[in-house]
Amino acid sequence: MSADHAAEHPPTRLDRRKERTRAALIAAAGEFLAEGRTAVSIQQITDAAGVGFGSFYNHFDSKEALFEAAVESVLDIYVAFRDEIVSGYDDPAEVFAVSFRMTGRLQRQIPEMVRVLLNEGTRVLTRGTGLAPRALTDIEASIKAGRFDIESAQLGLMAAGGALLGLLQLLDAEPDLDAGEVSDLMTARVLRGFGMTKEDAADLCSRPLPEPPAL
Amino acid sequence: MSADHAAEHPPTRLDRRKERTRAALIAAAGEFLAEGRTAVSIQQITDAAGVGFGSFYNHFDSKEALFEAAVESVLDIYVAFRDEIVSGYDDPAEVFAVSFRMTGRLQRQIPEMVRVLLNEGTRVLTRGTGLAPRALTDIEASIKAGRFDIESAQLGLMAAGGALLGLLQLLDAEPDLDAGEVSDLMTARVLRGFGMTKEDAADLCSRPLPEPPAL
DNA sequence: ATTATCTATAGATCTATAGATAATGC
DNA sequence: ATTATCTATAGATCTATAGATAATGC
Repeated sequence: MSADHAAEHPPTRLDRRKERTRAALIAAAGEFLAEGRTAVSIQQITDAAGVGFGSFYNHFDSKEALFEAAVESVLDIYVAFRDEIVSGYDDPAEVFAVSFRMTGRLQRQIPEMVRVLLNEGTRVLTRGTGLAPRALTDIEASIKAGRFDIESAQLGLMAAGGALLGLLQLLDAEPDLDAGEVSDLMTARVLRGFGMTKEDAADLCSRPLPEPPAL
Repeated sequence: MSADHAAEHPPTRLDRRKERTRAALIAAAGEFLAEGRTAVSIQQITDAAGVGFGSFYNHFDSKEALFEAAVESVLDIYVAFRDEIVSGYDDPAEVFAVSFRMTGRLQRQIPEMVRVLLNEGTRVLTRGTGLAPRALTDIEASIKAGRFDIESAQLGLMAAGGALLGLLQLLDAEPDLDAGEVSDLMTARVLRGFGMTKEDAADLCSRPLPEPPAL
């Protein structure tokens, strides 16, 4: 995502101004998306973003294109978060477990962003970008390493991804729950579904976690 | 849902005409909802429903109210489907398994309706109506009966419900998959997550199923 | 001089209602 | 006679663009 256009100029001040406007639009769209309010007008979006109405068309062709960009943006941030936290783990099952446990905790860190994911629903699980391809790789590697005992990695992805979305939905709906505790329980349950013993799963879910990266 | 208003008149012909119009609007809204096209105009909806534009306001105050009614309608139909198929099973774990296995197969029967559920996403899991309360009851009963070994029924609901949505998403995205086979595998995986042995789960998921009720 | 932003607005679209028409009730 | 439907339309809102303004580049 860091690769720029053909000519690799260093970003000029003008570029950065343009990028600021674009980011403001995406952030505003994300807020509406988190509330499920896709029926807002472009005017309302530009007002919320604090940019002139006409600026919208410098960046996007339609409201739908903006919302799509907002979803992509959240997925990009999520992927960066994940890649950061799992660096340094070798066991693919542990990578999987750490991702899962940390994502639940992420809900308490940036609930608005997670709400965008929830709004996108199970569609995130069949997208070619974002969390799905990574999780699939982890699951496939875990099967190969003999850590998971399941028939189909793809089905495993849907099971784990669906359960993850369910966890995020629960944490969003119940602000008083202990996010760490609930996330670890859910992770253990998924790992058991993948063929681990109760003890192995519980052990893997009680190991220390990395610091959450700043966002 | 069969209880009518205060005065329990038998439905007159006028009542039925009104009901037909309402049903046509809800069906049209459902079709748009299945495609995720909530930005359509009321005019487009009434055109699709084959009713006059003004009729809309005889039944709904706003587009949002109609879409909400369309979701409720799908949930009502789903609940009727579920209640029908699980009647006659005693073991709560088997009730759970049969619901799960049949819901996956339902995707091939009425994909449009299932798409409405998918569009509603994980929100269906925290609703007070529809599948969530039933599934929660099944899970609680299964824990009490010693069939499931999990710490929290609520979390179990999110795991199972999320995995179910994931399954439906997969079946929707991959029309060539064998829905029965995949549904049974997913069900077994969830049951293992709930503490059943691989063998018990596989056994419970290979038992004969009831005929799908006509819809 | 160039580029992106902002303001203003024309035209399109959309909503909500009023009044006419058609169906049913009695 | 009553009730729900349909058609037509006024007013509101929304989109897309044109032109003016402000910021940056060279």
